[in-house]
Amino acid sequence: MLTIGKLGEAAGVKVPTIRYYEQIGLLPEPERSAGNQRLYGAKALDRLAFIRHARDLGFPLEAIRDLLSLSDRPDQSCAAADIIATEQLAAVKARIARLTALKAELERMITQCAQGTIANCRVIEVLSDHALCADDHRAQTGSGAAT
Amino acid sequence: MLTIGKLGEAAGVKVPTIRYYEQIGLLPEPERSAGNQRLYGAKALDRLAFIRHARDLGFPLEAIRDLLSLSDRPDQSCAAADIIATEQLAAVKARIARLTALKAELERMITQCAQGTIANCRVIEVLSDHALCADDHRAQTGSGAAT
DNA sequence: TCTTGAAGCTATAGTTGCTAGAGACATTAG
DNA sequence: CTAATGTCTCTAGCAACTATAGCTTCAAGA
Repeated sequence: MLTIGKLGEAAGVKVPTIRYYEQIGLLPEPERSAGNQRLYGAKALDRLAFIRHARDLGFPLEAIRDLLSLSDRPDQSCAAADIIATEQLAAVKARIARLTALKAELERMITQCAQGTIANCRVIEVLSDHALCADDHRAQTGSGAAT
Repeated sequence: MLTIGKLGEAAGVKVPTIRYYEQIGLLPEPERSAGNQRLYGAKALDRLAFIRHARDLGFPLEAIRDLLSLSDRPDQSCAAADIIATEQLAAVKARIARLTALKAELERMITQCAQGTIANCRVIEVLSDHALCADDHRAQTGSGAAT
């Protein structure tokens, strides 16, 4: 049995975060010791590691909640999990594309910036010019979406 | 002169967001019409476009604030802007690596998930297994850091 | 056995970057 | 002139935590 601190250490999650996950129902309420302290088993560690990794990879908590609910009922079809994964894949691809473009811009900025003053440096210029950006944001003006 | 709505439309930013940026000091207080409505010129549009793009690219508002303060004093050395850009470049590279790993996992999940039930699907498994992940989070267990 | 310091408990409030609503005034198209 | 839209301020809410306060429990050493 692990205390909350040990669990957090093992999964790479901070203690208050674990309590937060419990509070919002992502983790079940664990056993308690005689002195009212939380005690976790191996299952809890798996579940927390799952959450941690999914978070790292950009899944919002709601998607994680869905995935966990699927894993809690493993007799169901995989289709639902597949849909979630597919949606996330699209988001991930888009993010990679964006970031790759940014990387190029930043590298260019840094190279051009190497000497001289801001007056002849393009850092700001590059970032205020619509023409130089991936500009996929033109399309999605209305929605926050993405996350 | 643009009203706040037109400005938002031109820059791809929602109206309340513009007011929020003004509130936190990223945008200067604009002129007002006789009826107290905000009126913006071309400069404001540039500045807002800059913020929008930098946000799109993952710069936190504080970094943007720094960059803007630099652009407000263009006679200075470019070194400071360079440092900010270099820091961001490192962060961007790390994110790309993470996301690329995720992409591989998701693709694998989806392929394996194509038929069958969750019982023989690895969606959950893949994400709870430490061995299969990029595991850079093992190292940074203690600190939020990383910006 | 006692004690001391770390770790745990609950509860509340703060963070970032917005977004949404209420209720009132301004502007503009017909 | 009127009606519809846009804008104004202000407050509250969202996700996903993080930090603080003030207390209790636990493990280990003297």
